[in-house]
Amino acid sequence: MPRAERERQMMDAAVRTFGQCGYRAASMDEIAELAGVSKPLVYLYLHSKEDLFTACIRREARALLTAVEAGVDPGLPADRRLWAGLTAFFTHTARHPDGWAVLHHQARTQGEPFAAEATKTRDELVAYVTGLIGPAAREAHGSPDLPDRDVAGLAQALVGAAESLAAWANETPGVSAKEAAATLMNFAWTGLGNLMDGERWSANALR
Amino acid sequence: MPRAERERQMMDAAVRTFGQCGYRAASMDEIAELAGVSKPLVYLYLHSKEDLFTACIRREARALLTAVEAGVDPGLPADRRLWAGLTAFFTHTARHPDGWAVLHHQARTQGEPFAAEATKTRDELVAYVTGLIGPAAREAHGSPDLPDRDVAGLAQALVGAAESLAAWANETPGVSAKEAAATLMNFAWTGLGNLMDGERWSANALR
Amino acid sequence: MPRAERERQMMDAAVRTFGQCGYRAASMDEIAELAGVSKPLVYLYLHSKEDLFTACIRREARALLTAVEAGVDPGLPADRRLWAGLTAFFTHTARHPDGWAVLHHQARTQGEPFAAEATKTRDELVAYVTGLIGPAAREAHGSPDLPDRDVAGLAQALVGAAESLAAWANETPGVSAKEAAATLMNFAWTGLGNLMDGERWSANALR
Amino acid sequence: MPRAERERQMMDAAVRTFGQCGYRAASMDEIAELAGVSKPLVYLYLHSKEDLFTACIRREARALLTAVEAGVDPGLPADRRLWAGLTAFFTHTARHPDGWAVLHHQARTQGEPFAAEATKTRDELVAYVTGLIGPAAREAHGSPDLPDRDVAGLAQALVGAAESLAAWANETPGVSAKEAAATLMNFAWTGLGNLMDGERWSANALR
DNA sequence: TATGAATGAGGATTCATTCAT
DNA sequence: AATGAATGAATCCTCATTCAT
Repeated sequence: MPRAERERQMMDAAVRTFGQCGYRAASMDEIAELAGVSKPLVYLYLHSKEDLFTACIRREARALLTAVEAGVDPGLPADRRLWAGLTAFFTHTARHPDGWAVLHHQARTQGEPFAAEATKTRDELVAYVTGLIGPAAREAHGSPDLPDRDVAGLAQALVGAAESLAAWANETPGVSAKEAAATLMNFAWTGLGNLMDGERWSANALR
Repeated sequence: MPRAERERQMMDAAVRTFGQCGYRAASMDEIAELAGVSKPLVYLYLHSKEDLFTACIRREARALLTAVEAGVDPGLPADRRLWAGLTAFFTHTARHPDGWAVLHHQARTQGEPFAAEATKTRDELVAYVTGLIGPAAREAHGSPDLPDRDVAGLAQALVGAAESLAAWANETPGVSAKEAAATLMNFAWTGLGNLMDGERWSANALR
Repeated sequence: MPRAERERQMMDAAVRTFGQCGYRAASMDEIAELAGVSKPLVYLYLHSKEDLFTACIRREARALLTAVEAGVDPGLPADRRLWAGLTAFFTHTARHPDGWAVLHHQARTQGEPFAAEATKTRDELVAYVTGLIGPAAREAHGSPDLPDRDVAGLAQALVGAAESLAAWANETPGVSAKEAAATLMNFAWTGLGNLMDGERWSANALR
Repeated sequence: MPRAERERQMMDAAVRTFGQCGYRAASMDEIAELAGVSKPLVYLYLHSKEDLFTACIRREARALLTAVEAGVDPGLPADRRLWAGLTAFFTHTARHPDGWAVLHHQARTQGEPFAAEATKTRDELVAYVTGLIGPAAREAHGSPDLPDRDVAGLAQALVGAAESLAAWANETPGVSAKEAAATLMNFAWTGLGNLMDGERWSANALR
């Protein structure tokens, strides 16, 4: 069997095991067995547990980002792009729960160097979302008065909400990717829309 | 030294260690040393690593929920209550980053029985938030036409966004609890406000 | 509470625990708890686990030997003396299963110095039995031609059979001490050979 | 080195260690060192201390039963069969004192599940002996009036006596297997009663 | 007389990793 | 390309024992 194929098998097994057990609890024995190969072969191809985990994070990160980007037609208006991106996101995470668990749960809880790797992916997502909603807001108004930092915070919140909803959608039977995306659009877009129209909730307004 | 105090010391050390290293990577040796006691004493008082971790989760969960509830004056209107709750939440998580890590990151990635414990806390939070935003929305309209499931989804998304922002606020220097709360209010309340007014973003509206 | 009484309580607890768990598996914690006292008190009175176990062996050995001797009237003929001794033996072991377990099972399997202590008891029993059957045989014949070594072997076998039957009688419901003694008399006194020829030793024949 | 051979080495070391120290006092370290391997290898092949001990009990039980059965020619008359069986028994226990200690002493004092395993062996032995002496007695008389329970008790006593004599023979220098067997035959076959009347069972009388 | 607090030492078990083939 | 054999190092946990009171 050619090396590339074998490597894929091993990574599949690793993602599944890491996703379900976590980095420390997963054992190389388990992974090798699930992959149907001997342990020395895993080491021959993937060098160490650390390397293997890193490779898993990278592969799943790439797959997620690719899926989101592939789901979005750059020619569409901002809200439809966001809708498409969210749908792609929820669809992918629903289809690859172990990969998503590796990225979202496991990588972030193992300290450096893994958390950094996961953060990189998240930052790419946030940047992508910022690119979606930031310019849109400004273009829509011709006004650049929405500070970058606010946009960054909003993108963070949006991505965070999306991550959280992904878990919710995966765990709640009968919640489809589309439904999760719609929930988030309801939540985010009406808010964003008004934000773009100049509305701003303010603690001061309370008094 | 009296037992109660020693136990507190041990739990502090445990929360710190579990929060930074994760359940598996944390070693009882490390915890005992950080607590300034011998390992057998840790076992005498807290029985096992599993029990210790569970005790940490419970203590931190109780502390967080208490902090949020204490920060909210039930006599205020809904938006101010939400604002107060979010501020209390971000303040607490900023002050107890290890406790928050235990709850949010570590407990949820260790499978049962820990995930269940963390989920319980989260569910309490979500229920609390649902209690804040659900009735408010209906009262505001005199109309009970906002389905429970939508409210649940919104509360999920809101808590998820808050959790995500907590990490962002902790990691980004210069972002205060108040600022994080404001960002989320901007994001959430304007959206919710409009939602309460009957607006609803819809994929169908796109065409 | 006076010291002697406390010591007895502790030894009772120790015999029970050692008898049921064995020397190594029994823990001082368990013994102290069963005795209803704190561990330091056990150490104050009985010094160490080793000392405690030795004390148990000695106490139970003395009790068994005393019971057997007390059951035998030295004025009777040999077969009746043997019958009485066996009955006393089986009665005592049935009444004190934990003490018997300590002597027969636990002490002998812990290597020196405990095995030696148990062997001493056994040797006293064998000597006692030798004293019962050896002279009797010679007197019966007026002939001293039964070598000492043979008698010793026979006494060994008899004691071994008795020990073995004690376990059997304890474990088999409905087997009384008398029945066990009768079985052994059948076996030992009459001999299988004669048994096959229809002879049967009987307790009733004694009167 | 092939696995089978390594396993045998480990079991040899384990039988020796368990036989001399007992189950609890024996340490896996000690066993591994005596076997000349590292501890993880012991675990890889034999899984746990419990499994290892059970495997030892089973191996030694099988060896003993096989030795006894191999020593008996089924075509011989009952007394010669008993003599042969006893000789084989004492020869085997003398040659494998540690195996015998594991079976007779250690396994029986460790509670379930080990005691059950040892009891199984003992029951097989008792059944075998019952098969030797029971039918013989009845055939010799043409009368089936010897109750089963009596035969069972006799077989118990005989096996118990044999077990006890095995220890005696092992510990007393100059007592051979044949001598131990002869003592027991004297005791069992002829009976003390007849022995006192001058009868003596003798191996030479067989021819 | 009696104990709450505390520990040094040791034991079972697991795991990432390598070597010889 | 692939593996059976093997281990150093660490981890969880227990226990006999003591000290200050």
